[in-house]
Amino acid sequence: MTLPQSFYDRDVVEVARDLLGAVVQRGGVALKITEVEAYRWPGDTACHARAGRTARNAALWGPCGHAYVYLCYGLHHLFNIVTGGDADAAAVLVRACEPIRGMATVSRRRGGKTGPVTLTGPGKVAAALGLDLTWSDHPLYQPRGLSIERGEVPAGVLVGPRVGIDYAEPAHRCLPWRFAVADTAWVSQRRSLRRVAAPC
DNA sequence: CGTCAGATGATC
DNA sequence: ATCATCTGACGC
Repeated sequence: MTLPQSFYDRDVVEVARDLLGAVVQRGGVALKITEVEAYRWPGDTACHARAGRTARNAALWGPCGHAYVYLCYGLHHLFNIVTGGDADAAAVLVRACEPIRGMATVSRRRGGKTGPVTLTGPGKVAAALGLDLTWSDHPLYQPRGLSIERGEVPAGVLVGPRVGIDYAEPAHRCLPWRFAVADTAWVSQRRSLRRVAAPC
């Protein structure tokens, strides 16, 4: 069952945690979400919306339940899910997934590399889904194109600080807004994750 | 195990 | 100039 738009109309941190275990679907490829991060503006200088609305981050300010895709370091597309109302700008970054279906397609999109298919790291997730900038703003609450389906709630959850946001204010750098499924191999940067949110 | 630099391009 | 990354190279 596709998650309804109302699922995303809540605080981004709550939605991020609840997205663990959900399944992203595009064509024959299905990936279980195993690691996410929450970003929110106002109140979080790690968020892309910190400098206001721009052409690049327009989807962030749009309706919840839509995708926000952007290019990072000129190389990697990163897949985010917009949450909350139109007044604020918040999104969940999908950092890691466990492949469920469509392994052949995923391998091909990864450049036909041999060996284990690891989807740990946000660039790899978007690549496995074949996403580019044209997918930004795509609604995810309709079972067509790109969508998110309800999945199993994970038994345990890991919490920790977000990755790669050294430019943010110190108070925001250590917010425990990264969540991951416990007891799975499909997590990036495991070292900084704890079962309980670390005090800042 | 760790750290580090290079690739690469839209954005401000 | 900056950047929500990945990979391969090299040192311990």
